[in-house]
Amino acid sequence: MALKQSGKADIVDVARAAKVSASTVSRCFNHPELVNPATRKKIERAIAKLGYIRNRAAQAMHGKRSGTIGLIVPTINHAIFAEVVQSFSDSVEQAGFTILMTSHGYDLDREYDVLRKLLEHRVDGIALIGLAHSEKTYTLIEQQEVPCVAIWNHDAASRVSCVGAENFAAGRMAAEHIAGLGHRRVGMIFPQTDGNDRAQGRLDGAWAVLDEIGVEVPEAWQMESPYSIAQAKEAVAELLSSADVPTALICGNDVIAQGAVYACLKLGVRVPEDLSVVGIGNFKGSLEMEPGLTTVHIPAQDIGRIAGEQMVAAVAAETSETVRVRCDLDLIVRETTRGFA
Amino acid sequence: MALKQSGKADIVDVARAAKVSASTVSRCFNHPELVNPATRKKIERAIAKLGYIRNRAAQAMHGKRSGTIGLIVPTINHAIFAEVVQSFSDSVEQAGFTILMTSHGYDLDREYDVLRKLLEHRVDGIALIGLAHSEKTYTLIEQQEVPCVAIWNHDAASRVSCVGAENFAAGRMAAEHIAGLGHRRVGMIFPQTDGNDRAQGRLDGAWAVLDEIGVEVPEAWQMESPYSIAQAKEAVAELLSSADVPTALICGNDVIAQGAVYACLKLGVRVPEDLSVVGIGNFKGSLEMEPGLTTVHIPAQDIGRIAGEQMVAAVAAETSETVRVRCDLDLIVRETTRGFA
DNA sequence: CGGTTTTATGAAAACATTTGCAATACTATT
DNA sequence: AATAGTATTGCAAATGTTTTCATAAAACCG
Repeated sequence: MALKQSGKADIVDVARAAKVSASTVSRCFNHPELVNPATRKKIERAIAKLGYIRNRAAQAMHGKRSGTIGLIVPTINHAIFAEVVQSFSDSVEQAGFTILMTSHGYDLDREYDVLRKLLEHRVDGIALIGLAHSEKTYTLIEQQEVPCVAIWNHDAASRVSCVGAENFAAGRMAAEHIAGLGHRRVGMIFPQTDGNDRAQGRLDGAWAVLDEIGVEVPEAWQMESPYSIAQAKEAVAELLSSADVPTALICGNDVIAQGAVYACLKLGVRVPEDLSVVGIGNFKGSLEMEPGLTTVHIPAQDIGRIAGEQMVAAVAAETSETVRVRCDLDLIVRETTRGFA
Repeated sequence: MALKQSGKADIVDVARAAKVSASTVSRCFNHPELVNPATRKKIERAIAKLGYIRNRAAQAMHGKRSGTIGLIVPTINHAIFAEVVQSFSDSVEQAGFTILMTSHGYDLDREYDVLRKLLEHRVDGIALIGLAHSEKTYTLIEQQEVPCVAIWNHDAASRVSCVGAENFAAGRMAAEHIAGLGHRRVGMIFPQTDGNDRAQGRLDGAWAVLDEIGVEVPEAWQMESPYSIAQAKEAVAELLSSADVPTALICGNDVIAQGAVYACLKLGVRVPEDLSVVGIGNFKGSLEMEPGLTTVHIPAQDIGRIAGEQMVAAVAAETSETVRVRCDLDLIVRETTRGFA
């Protein structure tokens, strides 16, 4: 009986090589204190020799944890998600979990499909971005009783646990800053709000402020732009080329704001002298750009980390109470806004 | 015998509910053409009613595919990886796989550990970034005979399949452009090259050109900066504040280049009149920034997609021949470089 | 209508592991 | 030295699914 060479060794091969039973090898991994140090050494040697790697799938069959956390994001290809995903993943990896990640490209039906897929893999928990999900998605999560945390938004009435900031408040903050500086001719440029509760919340928050103080925004100054510097730059350039131009611009996020500032640079519109620009997010790069972007800081790193901690706690606890953590926002005034007399 | 309500239904529960055997239910998933449409309907109804979700772990035990691809990245929190990861992941998801993703923070020992972990989960394939990995890592991959593709670098002598560009060539291209413009007073700013073969290759390529034409670079003009706009900005600002200043700057990547341009904007150094800046990567944002960044385009999206296709082909084929795909680079001249008389 | 194919289904073995229970060997106590 | 207790190990059952093989029912054909 020849030794198997390539990575096909299983637990009984190891057992044979170490001249013990499979149970003992198993115990060696899961309850090492129960096995004699001498035996353990033999087994470890056999494992190394055969290049044995235990099979998590077989463990998972015993109702044991799979050791994976499912993470569903709209896309990773955005600075902001990259940051939150990174800190979330660091946080859960520290507890020994691995991330199973999928993206759905802002399509809520696809979100449901990938969720099912993650559940097939018996993830120990599910993390989602935002709180806008289809009814099917929510029902499935509840029915499967899998620990779940929504990252990015806070809502006191959320259907699942959540860790994040209030987008409405973020929108308010940006608008209040602009209004407080005396601006009354205000433009807005936001991403599409369908299936994107983050953008929707921010937009509503901004409107709330403007309505309060009776500022009207002409149609032409209400712009929509995807999450893309290029497209935001283009949209804003068009606005700035028209005869009637606002004195301030509220942007749905920092990427759009960055595009707006570039449009100004290109057209020779001075920021902030001619146009004040405020973003939301405080992404990497917003600090360093010239001029430094005034923005509402969303603590992406904290959110990711806390969400991760919350996730492992929920998985460990087996209890399924809904936890909601609100992370604070900060207005960061840099060089792209200034008072309007 | 009460129906189980919550997600604990297994295949025999479904079988019972549909009054068939477990085998038939299984077939219904895996070889639907073999089961009578009427029976299939009954089964589907039972599945829906019980909220059954099949257990991938149990499937994986049968030597079947796990349906997951392991992806190991240094970090996702960088524009450039985000882009390549996104397109890789789209590409393999299209073929029905899910990504198991982990990061190691540029620590090759940790890379080995997470690789083991992915193998425990019986991933069907492994994707890595770059070709610089520890001996242990390579041995493990070979020994386990798991399909593997290295993303980002091309090397004709690579130990595993690879899809990417030649970083040496990228460095050459950037340097040739600068040299071709007549610059002889050249500074360089690159990331640390330990355990980062991408940066190393680019740096070597740039040096090759400079050596050929006999350009010497003073110590003070050879800078190191992490992948951070802020830190690059700072480093370059310091350089520009000294008495002796180069006329051109070769940057190891676009993020560093962006920091360099910002440093110039801040200090009133005109780009490109006073200083030419060239980057490598052509990240999102390099086109739109003002002035537009001259850079070497690395087709991240293509690389990710092709790597994904290569991965699923390798998993399907069972054959383990090493495939190497070289993706072409392009010099993109924008507004940050110009001739030096 | 009897034989032959085809189609549809079930029974049971197999997959790699964990774990409860039982058995054995060893140590301490009296 | 006998007893009780403890430390260590093995056996066998269990986990949820797939698959091979066998069987039964239906369809076809002359």
